[in-house]
Amino acid sequence: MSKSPTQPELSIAPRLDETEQVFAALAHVVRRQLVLVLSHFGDELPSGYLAKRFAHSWPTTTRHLHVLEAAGIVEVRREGRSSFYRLDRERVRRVVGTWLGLLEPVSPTRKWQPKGKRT
Amino acid sequence: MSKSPTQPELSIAPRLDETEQVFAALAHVVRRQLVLVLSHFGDELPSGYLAKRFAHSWPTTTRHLHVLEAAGIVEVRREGRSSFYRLDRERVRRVVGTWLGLLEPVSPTRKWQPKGKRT
DNA sequence: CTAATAATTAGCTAATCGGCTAAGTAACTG
DNA sequence: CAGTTACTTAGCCGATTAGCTAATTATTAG
Repeated sequence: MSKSPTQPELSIAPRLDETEQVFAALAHVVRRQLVLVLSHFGDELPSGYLAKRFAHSWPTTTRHLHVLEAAGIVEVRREGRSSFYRLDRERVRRVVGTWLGLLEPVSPTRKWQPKGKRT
Repeated sequence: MSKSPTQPELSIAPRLDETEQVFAALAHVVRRQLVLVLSHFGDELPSGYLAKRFAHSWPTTTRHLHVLEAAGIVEVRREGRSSFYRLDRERVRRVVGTWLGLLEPVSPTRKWQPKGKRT
């Protein structure tokens, strides 16, 4: 269990469906924006606060928040009349970061070669 | 601000529409898969080679490749009857990586506070 | 020239997405 | 209690997506 607390746990490979949900969720500008707002303007924000920051209707924001929640990107805590949304920064970093890491050309693997020809 | 030359040019901020297109393109499993195949199995791959690796029809692959191309993630070079697709690894890294970087809690910014109450 | 190969384009369709308004629920306020 | 506030749910609808088959284009092979 010797993982440093400061470093994100990138070594735990995300499951395929995690990757699917996270990337799908981040495909929409509004959702990416929500993530950034949550990231910068507080650990926990009520949905009304978030909704007011967009031109579209509140229910539309609710919908987007649901998508983010289903993807595990945010969590909700309900208290009184309010719903407080919190970003799971770690999850985003882990899933997206890991995928990005797969892009690195690890070793010179099998290259495609034209059939027959080539010197 | 000394940037190492080996490090991808993350300092050039992607335009908003670049981010939009790249994230939208990466939202689909097949497209992410195409990117990874291109990343691992060769610098340049003909579309038939790629198409054969999927269960769906070739035109479907063509469509996905178009989306990736429109997002600037891949480039095509046509030669004879073939179309060779090449991955722009740098672009993916730059756009996705930069966005991921925005998640870092830079400084303790304005937090939301409940009106009135709370100790 | 004719046939085969490599790939794209065209066009259809079902499903999902993302917006909206209206209605509903639950908690607080006077 | 009635009214207001905070937010979600329901349900409609137009646009986009992603798949398919069939047709087309262009290059190479015989």
